[in-house]
Amino acid sequence: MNNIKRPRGTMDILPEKVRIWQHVEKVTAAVSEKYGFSEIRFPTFENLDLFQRGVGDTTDVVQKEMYTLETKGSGESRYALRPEGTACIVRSIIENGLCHDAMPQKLRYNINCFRYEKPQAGRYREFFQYGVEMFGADSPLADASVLSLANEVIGALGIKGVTLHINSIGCPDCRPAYHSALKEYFTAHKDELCDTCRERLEKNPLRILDCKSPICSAIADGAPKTVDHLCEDCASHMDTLKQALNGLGVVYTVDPRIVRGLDYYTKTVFEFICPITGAAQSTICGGGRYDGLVKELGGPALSGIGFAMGINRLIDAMEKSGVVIEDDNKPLLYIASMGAAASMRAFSVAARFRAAGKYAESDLVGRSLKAQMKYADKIGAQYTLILGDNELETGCAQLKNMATGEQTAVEIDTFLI
RNA sequence: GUGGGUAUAGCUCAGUUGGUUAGAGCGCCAGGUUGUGGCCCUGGAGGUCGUGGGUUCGACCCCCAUUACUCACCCCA
Repeated sequence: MNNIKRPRGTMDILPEKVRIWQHVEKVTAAVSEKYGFSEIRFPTFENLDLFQRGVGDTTDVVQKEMYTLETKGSGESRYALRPEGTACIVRSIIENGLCHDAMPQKLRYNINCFRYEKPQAGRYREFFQYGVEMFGADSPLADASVLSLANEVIGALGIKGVTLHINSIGCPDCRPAYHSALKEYFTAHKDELCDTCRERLEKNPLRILDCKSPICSAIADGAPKTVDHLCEDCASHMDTLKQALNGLGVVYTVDPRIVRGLDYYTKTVFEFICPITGAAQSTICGGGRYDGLVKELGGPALSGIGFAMGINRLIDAMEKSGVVIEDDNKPLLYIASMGAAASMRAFSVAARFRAAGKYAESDLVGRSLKAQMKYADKIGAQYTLILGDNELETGCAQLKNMATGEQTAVEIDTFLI
């Protein structure tokens, strides 16, 4: 009989690892709060249409990576496990009227997402994202503020060697012209491109820019750059953003290869890349502006900008940066005991300590005294108390400081540390 | 979806040209005399060698299939 195993691409997070996860949750929350981003929570699954319209019908995420569910009953509508958070939040602010509140509206989230992909380093079928979204702020300073937040989070987590790559992919006004310029350029090199890129030429020439094939990427080096084809509005947006980042001291490089694979992006797009993870998935944070999305999903014409970070990738990068999170939940006191009566007394001393808000343990498995001492040492107890027949008679016992070995006499039923 | 690698104890791994009782370290448990941790020593538990076939007198080892894990492509966090 085979044991049941966890589904492919999912993970168990064991107690030892949970420490670092909680740390990341704490840090991301604290830094976000400084920038005024409030937490929002929303369903794990949504109507399939939301992602088709929001993320984009032609993207891989929607086309082949979504977990869809048949609804019970009518079977008319279908659900999908969320593959990302942005579309969900946009749906939520429209549905709950948050887009009529004072702007900007600033929200953050910490969610699990699902994508049906072949798992590999830094990529899972159920994965976790921390992200923020800011709505109703058209100014490039909003972009700068979001980037600054991301930068600060990464720094606060102790991740080293990260570089910020930014680009502008323009808006519906200037993109068509750029697309045709790109297409023209790549068509001239059509025979040299790899198979997938030849397909992309028709479908989405933008994506050729971030092809990993050495040949394609060499060709892409000479391709027209988005930044040279921006309309007045997009160009000045980019300029102001750069100024603001310079002013903040946030280091970045303008990288024409950053294009992003989700349909909703406009103008600013960016990635924080951490090469020390060594994995092919070295993008630990990705995001950008999406000025058309709220309207696309039935809301008012409201601009938006945000990013998401893959928590797994963050943690991987932290570990590779040498960050260690200690287990700080060590017992203050371990009460060792010999015999049934002493064991019961130890149990009540532990209860008394907990009632006083302190972490105490007593023997629950019937170990020998020596084994109890070993166990106390193993779990990191600061103090131990030993209870036997003598102590029960006198009501006094020796309290031992495990670090120094010093012992002091205490009254069993009244002492506190 | 495509391709490469791996699969032996809870963990990290050995296992000699296929030869009979499958090993180590760590961890766990118990001891090292009568009531005390960290170091050291001794002992113990724990594996149908991923699964199913095949070759062979004989398979952890060779062959085929299958599954899982892993890495890369695609795409993304």
